[in-house]
Amino acid sequence: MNIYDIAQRSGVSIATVSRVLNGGRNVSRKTREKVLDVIRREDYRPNAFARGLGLNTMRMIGILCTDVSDTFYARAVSLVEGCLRRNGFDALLCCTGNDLENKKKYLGLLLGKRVDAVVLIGSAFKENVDNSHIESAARQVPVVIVNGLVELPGVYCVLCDERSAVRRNVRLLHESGRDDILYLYDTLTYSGCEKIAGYKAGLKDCGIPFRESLLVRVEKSVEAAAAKTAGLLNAGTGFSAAMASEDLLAVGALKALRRADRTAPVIGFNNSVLARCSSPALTSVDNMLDTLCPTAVNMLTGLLSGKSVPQKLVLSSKLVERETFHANQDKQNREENQ
Amino acid sequence: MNIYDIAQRSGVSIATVSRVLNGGRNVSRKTREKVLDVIRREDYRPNAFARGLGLNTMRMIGILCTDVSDTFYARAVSLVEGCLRRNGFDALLCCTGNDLENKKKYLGLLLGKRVDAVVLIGSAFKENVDNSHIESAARQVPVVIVNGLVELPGVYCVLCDERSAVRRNVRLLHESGRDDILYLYDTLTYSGCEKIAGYKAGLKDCGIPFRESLLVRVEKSVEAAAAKTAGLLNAGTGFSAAMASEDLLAVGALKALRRADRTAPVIGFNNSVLARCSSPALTSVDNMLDTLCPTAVNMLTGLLSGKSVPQKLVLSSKLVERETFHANQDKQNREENQ
DNA sequence: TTGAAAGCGGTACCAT
DNA sequence: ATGGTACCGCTTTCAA
Repeated sequence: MNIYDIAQRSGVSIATVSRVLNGGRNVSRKTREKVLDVIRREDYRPNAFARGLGLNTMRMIGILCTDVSDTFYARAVSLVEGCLRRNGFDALLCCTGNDLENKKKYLGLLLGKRVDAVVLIGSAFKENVDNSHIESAARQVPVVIVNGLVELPGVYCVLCDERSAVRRNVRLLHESGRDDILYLYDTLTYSGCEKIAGYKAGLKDCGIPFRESLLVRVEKSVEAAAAKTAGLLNAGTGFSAAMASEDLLAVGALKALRRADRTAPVIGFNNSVLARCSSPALTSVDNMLDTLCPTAVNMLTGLLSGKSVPQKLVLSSKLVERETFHANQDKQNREENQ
Repeated sequence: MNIYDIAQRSGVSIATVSRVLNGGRNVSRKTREKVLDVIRREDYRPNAFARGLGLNTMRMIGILCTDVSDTFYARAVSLVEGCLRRNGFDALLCCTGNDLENKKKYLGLLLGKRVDAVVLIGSAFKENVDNSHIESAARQVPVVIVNGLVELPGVYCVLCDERSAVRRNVRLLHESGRDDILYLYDTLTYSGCEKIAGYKAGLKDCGIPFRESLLVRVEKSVEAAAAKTAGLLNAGTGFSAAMASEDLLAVGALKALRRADRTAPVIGFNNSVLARCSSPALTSVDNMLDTLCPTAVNMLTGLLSGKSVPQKLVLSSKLVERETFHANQDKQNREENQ
């Protein structure tokens, strides 16, 4: 069933059917009704490929993501997909893992499918890495990055100031009397590097000397984080507070502390469901995904409709206090003890 | 840049370029090289829409999912997407939420994009619900359901025997001396109903009378589950063990128990990251997503290549024992105490 | 308001 | 081995 069939059955030309289909103004009420009747009767749907060929778009946006099974990325994908759909776009999802070659390959596949734009989520852009694939993608379609930064023409970034977030956390911990702050991280994405920079900046702010042994890289798993933290505790590497680049690792640290029957403030990152599920509930940094994602999609639709939008948009984060650390309370406690 | 440009620049016809592009056998080595040179030089990529129009496929599969931000569905989507890609398909992701009208609308949108098939993940198929949209979708393309059951022509289901899983859990708890078993659930999806049936069957097996007050529906959140469980504890509604339709709720129950300074076996469902993050780590039912998803994709590719595949494939689950319940140990303890 | 016809960019069949 | 060409199904311009 194609547009010719519909035209024939309604006794009009395909041009008229097309007009009806696309809400064209110049169709008489009678003709429109007649055509719509046939369309409904035959349950006709225009062929999206033919449409795409003519219009050079199928209104699809590629979402490139390292791993949707990660709770943080999953939430980002969910939000982005929802916003896109509300704007009449479909989402072509593509998970790359952390391998750069895969990222390149899959970005190519996405472009090959002629997506209108690409949204990059949590892709591991280490500093000084080869971003040529992103550069060349941006020459073809708008590229929007959620929570990452690549400063290239045609690449638009919406991100949260995570460096400041960690920096502030260090200060808060310092003010509550904790200077030996463990920091756990996993990957050196742009975001990952920023957080570490914030950690170091925070220490400097507070006049705390940086200790290599407290900046610890671990595999991305609760168990690994717990094991590493337990190792530190056993080795007597003292720390009086812990932070992590993401909730998962913070939960691991928390487990190790509890097992060692010790307690210390712990601050996670991402304010994910894990923070709420953890016992005690994890204080965590909300990096504003709920705002970041709609903003990113707005940018994208703006770009596609030819509007000019800022290349970089930075939001500030928010510390969500739960059981593992209360800034004011801890501070207060300390002052009372003095 | 299109196939005509490439043909012209390489001094051949578009037919030959097409052959080169599609690995056709009948091209001389020399010609092929020449054409490939031009293609590389111009960084030419064939237009996917034109290709789609001619072949009537763009090798895209629609994934319909209630909510990717849910850890369980996220993992399913991740697995399915990966398998699809390995089979040369792209995934068009579409999250519907729980609203039936949305499901219908979005399934229509997906079909409108002319996907080759549809994978349904965790869609809430309550029993006796209107599945006409699935039925009509199945008339157009193969429909594969992961962890759900709709018995209609053209609809293929890959699922885990969750009823038996819960039934067995009840028996294990009974054998460890617990007969007052709380069961928390949220939605009445097919899966949700099966689990409840398993709960009741398990009770019957063990000769435990069913108590309405122990079968509790809660909103899907840790806090809600914790609050409800705490309420039961306060009200003196005794229970000596808890189970839940998913880890999130089990974690909530666990929190309430801990806060009330009580302890009891708890068994979750889905064996998600939450189970490993929880303290104490949650014993949970693995419903075999790692097997279910590849199996579903295999079915799908089989169907698309005209093979005949079973309409229904059921896997058995696996209880992953962690800290909140050890079947044998608890049983042993009890026997020793006797 | 309506229709005819020219693309859009491929694939594949049929000659040569 | 290569080329010519019909065809896929729609949008859009131009004429009527």
